[in-house]
Amino acid sequence: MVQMRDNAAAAPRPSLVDAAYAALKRAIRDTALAPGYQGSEQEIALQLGMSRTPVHEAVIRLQEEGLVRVLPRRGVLVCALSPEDMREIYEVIVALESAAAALIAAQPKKQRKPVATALEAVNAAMAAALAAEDLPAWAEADGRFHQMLVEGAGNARLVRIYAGIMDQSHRARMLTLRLRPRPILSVQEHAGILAAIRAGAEAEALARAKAHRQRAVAQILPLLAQLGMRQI
Amino acid sequence: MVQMRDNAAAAPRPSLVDAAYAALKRAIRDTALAPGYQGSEQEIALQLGMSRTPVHEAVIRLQEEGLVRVLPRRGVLVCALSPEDMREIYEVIVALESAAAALIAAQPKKQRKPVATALEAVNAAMAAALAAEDLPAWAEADGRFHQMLVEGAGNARLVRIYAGIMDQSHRARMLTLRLRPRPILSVQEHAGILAAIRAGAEAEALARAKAHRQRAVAQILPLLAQLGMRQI
DNA sequence: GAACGCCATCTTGCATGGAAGATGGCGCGC
DNA sequence: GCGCGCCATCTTCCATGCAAGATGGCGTTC
Repeated sequence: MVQMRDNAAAAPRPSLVDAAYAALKRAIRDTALAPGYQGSEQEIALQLGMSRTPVHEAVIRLQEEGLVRVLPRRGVLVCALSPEDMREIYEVIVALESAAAALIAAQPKKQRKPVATALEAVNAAMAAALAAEDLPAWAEADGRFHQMLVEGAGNARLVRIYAGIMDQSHRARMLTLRLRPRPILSVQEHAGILAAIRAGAEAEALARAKAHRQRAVAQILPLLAQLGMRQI
Repeated sequence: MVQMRDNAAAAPRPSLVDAAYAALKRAIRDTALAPGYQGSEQEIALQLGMSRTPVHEAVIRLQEEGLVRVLPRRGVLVCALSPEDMREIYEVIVALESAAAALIAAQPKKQRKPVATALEAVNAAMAAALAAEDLPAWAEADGRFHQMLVEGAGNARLVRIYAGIMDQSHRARMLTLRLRPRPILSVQEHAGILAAIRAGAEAEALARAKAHRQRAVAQILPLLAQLGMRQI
């Protein structure tokens, strides 16, 4: 018996549940379903061309992730985020990213070196985008940097949790993207994190990653409050 | 309109899905459904006295939390944990707890003081249990200490994520409880964390909480490996 | 005119039936 | 005796039907 080693969802046979899940998640992220939107599963099912069952199950998964709430016998509600929610979310992001940076720095040199190299390439792309005043490209590269940082820790659960919390905050990040002052410091701070990682300085990598995110958060939270929007 | 302020699940009308979810979770935690167990939803439904639908939806939630996997057209599998999984889980626990300790220490004194006081009471209970050689009571108090530490950060999402990861590792913790050397250092280390919290020393609280858990992990992981069990 | 209460309608919760697919045993061929 | 292939069985996936409950409008009453 060759055992085939699980082969990680070898046959991702298209399941309607997965399709509904992906479609709904995308719609929520892109605010095609705006926060505060409330609709019935029947309605969604009709729009997706399937029956209520797969929609219902997809909604359960989304509820588990905190993106929607299902109000018994009243419909599905797309969760809005209050400034308080954003504080919570960013605290978790800070915790996860700084932990990831520390984990990478604690790895043996042979493991952490390629990670640092890859991250430096992304950071260079950020600098280039900044020089070209290409804000979307900068944001994409910045997101990729942080994503790769977490992935570099080699902890699938950490990555999964991080993905969940980033999903929740996606809308707010998109909203504040164009409002923030030009993110000049990011590239330098990223470089600082990378230097600590290269040096294997675990505590310093943690502190730098933490400070980096906290500074960004300190810029964004007032912006959100200033926007006068209590719900995102 | 009085608005009623959501009243947090005012009518927790008993749902069969919730019942199935709770029963399954409990069964998995207590290893009534041993890791590696594989059964059909029909079978579980019969045992719980309900139809397949609520079981199916409960299983989806459990899968989302990583406790089970549903193999398409083959049944529900209770996830076993490899030593590698345990490493991942403990890395996440370390990250969350140390972040929580830092968050508490960063709170204004009026907020963090009662938290520290409550934690000290629990720590005293641990010391008493240790003196009485009451290992179960010690474990209960220790678990409560860490739980309260995370709750003290005042971040519902952090608490939720923590609960999820603790659920995953519950079985392994129970398994190693009686195998560890007498946990003499715990009380001292807890006191150190609390001192840092009282002093508002954010970085120190983080470092101490991290070191505390890492030391415990360093004891447990070899034990699990030593037990010769590759799957828990 | 205002407020109460009833009822039609719409919602999810749950059960059940049919369909597609994977598994494992059994029989056949060599 | 050994190995291959077929088929019965079992499993989840999805659609649909029914029931309980919540909502909001409308009519009635004061």
